[in-house]
Amino acid sequence: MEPRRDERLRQLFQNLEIGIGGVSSSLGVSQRQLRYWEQKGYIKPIDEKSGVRHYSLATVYLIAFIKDQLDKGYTLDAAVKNSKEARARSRIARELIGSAFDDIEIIDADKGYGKIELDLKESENHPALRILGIIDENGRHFEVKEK
DNA sequence: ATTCTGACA
DNA sequence: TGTCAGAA
Repeated sequence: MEPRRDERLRQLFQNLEIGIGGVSSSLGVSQRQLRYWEQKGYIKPIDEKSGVRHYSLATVYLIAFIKDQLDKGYTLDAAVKNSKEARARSRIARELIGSAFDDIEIIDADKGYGKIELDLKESENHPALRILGIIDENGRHFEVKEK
């Protein structure tokens, strides 16, 4: 079966590898630092035994995150710890938000205004509710209505 | 030309 | 962490 576009992109990103030189110059992290972080077990190159370090896109993101944290004054240990918490948070947020949203209605594409409805089923504890998340001229807010 | 490891005026 | 050497 012919893969869909997003699936192809996913595979492309999955297979992208970037050398230590590119990562270093692009992100402003020295090769010395990258090797040290690896030694500490914080990052891992793709090909363990080839002798030359190639990083996955996911690892590059992690490196960029740690770099940001360091720039903000965190220690390396704290930066790594924060990265794990950030990953856990976004994983939960994505799963929750991704499944809960029924539809996104665009109010004003140029201004970024829109409306989103959460799909809440009725239960013993509460009636069926419509919860609307809205971004408009009043900022971000929610509206709750009974069905 | 790049990257690797190991060492430290 | 930087930097330099000597090898791959």
